[in-house]
Amino acid sequence: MVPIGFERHDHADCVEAAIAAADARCTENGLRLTPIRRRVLEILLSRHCAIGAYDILDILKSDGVKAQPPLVYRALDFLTGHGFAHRVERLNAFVACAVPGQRHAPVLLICRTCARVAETHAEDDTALGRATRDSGFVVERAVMEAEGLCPTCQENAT
Amino acid sequence: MVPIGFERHDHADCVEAAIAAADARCTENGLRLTPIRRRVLEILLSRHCAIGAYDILDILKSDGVKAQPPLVYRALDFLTGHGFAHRVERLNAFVACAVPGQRHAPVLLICRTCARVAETHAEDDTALGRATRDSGFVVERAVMEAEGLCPTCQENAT
DNA sequence: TGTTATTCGTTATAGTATAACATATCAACT
DNA sequence: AGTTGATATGTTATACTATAACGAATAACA
Repeated sequence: MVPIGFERHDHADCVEAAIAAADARCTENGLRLTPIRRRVLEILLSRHCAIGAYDILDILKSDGVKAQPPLVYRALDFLTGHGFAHRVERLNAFVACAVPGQRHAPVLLICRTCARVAETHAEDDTALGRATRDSGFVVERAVMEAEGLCPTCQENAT
Repeated sequence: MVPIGFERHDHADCVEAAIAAADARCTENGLRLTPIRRRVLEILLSRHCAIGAYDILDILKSDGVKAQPPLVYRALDFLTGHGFAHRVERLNAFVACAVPGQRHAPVLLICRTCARVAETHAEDDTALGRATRDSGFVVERAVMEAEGLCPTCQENAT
């Protein structure tokens, strides 16, 4: 499984496809991808990086929107709640989901140098699976986050 | 692998053993378990729950210490940095390590009802392992956190 | 005992998130 | 089209989490 986010790709396509997918999925499920939610998703998609809520707020303001923190947090709640984005717990920040449209426990690879975040996911992670089975703990939400160096930054460090 | 934290146990023993182990390991490695660091560790050990830095601060104050936030954060930096405690990213809070003395990627099981946190760990987690191998990402630090219901709270919910 | 490194005390401030309530918009039905 | 109930947004204020910066105290060791 190759994680999504570090490799070169046509990013305009990447954004466009994600927005279209989100649109389709919202229509399908009776969700409302309002202008603000859509714009916040666009901002998240614009980079494969975690972006803080207040950075998003600044971008909205520079768009000319008279925005306050709750506006951003509400949009982020919607996006994370419906799987269009993930919260990066390690950074208190957010990143667009790279594989929307399926419930999954995200596995985020966070590069500490370039700040890019790649995503893969675990259908049945063994560590969590074992712990759950043996303990009777019922997992409702799981995240895995690894901090380290992405391939590009390893090369540059050499 | 049964996670540590949910099952019944002699908690006084549990705390005492952990403190003794920390003491020994500090002596061994030339680390200084100063009174404040020791006290913060005791506070963390007192419950198998995540505790916020400011809650710890309040407890220190009620001890009669004239404490400010940096005092607590420094102690927590020491404890997490040397593996005596973990940061619970999901909660912006901290918990004593249940298996100190070995480098490990903690797997935390967080009960959303009783707030207890159990810990197990992953020597070689498959999801992270796969992602790492295939992508060339070098993991320096990894956390796994699952939120859900512990066995006790499941029973009570029934 | 002097020197250096580490830890602690203190003030101030930065960064992240939510409560609460008023207003507006949407969706669906009459 | 008008009413109604649900959902989303605007706005103010505030709570919670974390760190920068700098000086004083203490420990470790030559």
